[in-house]
Amino acid sequence: MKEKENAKDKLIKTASKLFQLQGYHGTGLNQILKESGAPKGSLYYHFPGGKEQLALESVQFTAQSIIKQINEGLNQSTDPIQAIQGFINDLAERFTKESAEEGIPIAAIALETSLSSETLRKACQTAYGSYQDIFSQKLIDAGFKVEKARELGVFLNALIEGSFLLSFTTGTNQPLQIAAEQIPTILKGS
Amino acid sequence: MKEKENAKDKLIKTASKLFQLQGYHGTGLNQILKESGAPKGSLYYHFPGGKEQLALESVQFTAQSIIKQINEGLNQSTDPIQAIQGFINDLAERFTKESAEEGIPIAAIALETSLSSETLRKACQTAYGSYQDIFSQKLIDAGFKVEKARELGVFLNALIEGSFLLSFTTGTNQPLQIAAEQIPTILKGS
DNA sequence: TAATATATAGACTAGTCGGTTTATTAATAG
DNA sequence: CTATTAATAAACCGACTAGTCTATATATTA
Repeated sequence: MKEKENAKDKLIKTASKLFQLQGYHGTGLNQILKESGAPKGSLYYHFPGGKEQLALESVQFTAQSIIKQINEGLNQSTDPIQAIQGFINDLAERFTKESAEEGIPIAAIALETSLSSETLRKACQTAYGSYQDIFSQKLIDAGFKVEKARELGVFLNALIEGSFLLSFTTGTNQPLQIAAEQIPTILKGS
Repeated sequence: MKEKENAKDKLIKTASKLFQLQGYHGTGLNQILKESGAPKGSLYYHFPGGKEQLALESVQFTAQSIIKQINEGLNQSTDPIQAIQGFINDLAERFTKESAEEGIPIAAIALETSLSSETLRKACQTAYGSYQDIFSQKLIDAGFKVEKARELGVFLNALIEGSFLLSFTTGTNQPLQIAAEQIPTILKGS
């Protein structure tokens, strides 16, 4: 039952990885083509919209993967404090400068293209919204007020993205660890 | 007393703005040249290291400006909670999608170049460290334990960067507002 | 087998990239 | 007034960019 990877999927996977590591403009189509093994003709057959369409589908692909990871992480505990803290600690553990085969999921694309491509901006916005909803729902289920839970969803999303950015820039997972540490304070105080 | 702007300063200012808005790879030298009015010969006279050197000095220039802003913001109140909350609220107020003549100070460069240019990575790391130190010092002055203050400095830096990223992506200042709102909870609980 | 989508293959183009080079102008010193 | 340095000006370069094009396989279906 060998998973016969088709060219389209390979392109999306390769592009997702490279966009995360090098950003949108820092990643050329030639590099994506070379690493995925697909020829240029295939790219424009599957993605007639060119680089932007490829980036759009890459963002959506990445978002789905992250959504799954958050869901799995938060299901580790019914207590939202423990669940969220554990999730961020998992991120911290998985993070090491050396094994940095992944960048920050979609932040680079969001930063680079928000002003130049409304399509990509919206895709990133949607992705972030999805992350926030998962956190919010976990808090609502635990008895938090809906409005408060929504705010905390945004807050947690921001905190994680920022901690990731700092970890990425400094090459240590300390910022993520510190973020995890503060979770009980934040959620208990609310 | 007209400030006669020399070509070097104009280049740094223009480059800083464009790198923030479009990222490192998304900003070409030609655009920087055109918007600053300087010719190409001048660029390589003042920055023999080329684009990377220009980006390095732009990051340092931007960092100095941000450091000043944080210092001024935090001096608005002796109470660290009020001071920091006020600072973030100021950021939120200043932020509007329309008047988005500025991007996120150095985040785009940090994300795009951390893996490809150790020079730029370190410059961003240094900048972030400076921000954190200001927050930490404010907390230490107010009686926080040194170790705790340091952690909170990193935490606040991460929170602000992440909130900025979300505000930038969504086009509203709501994420920054939410961050400001949570400051008392975070600092009182520590 | 013939006809028809589906997908691959890669040469090719026009334009832009960062960077180099040479020439010229402006400012300053002797 | 001349010699020297500081700075500007822009033509030019090879490499690379995203994207187009035509040709060729490879399935699928009749």
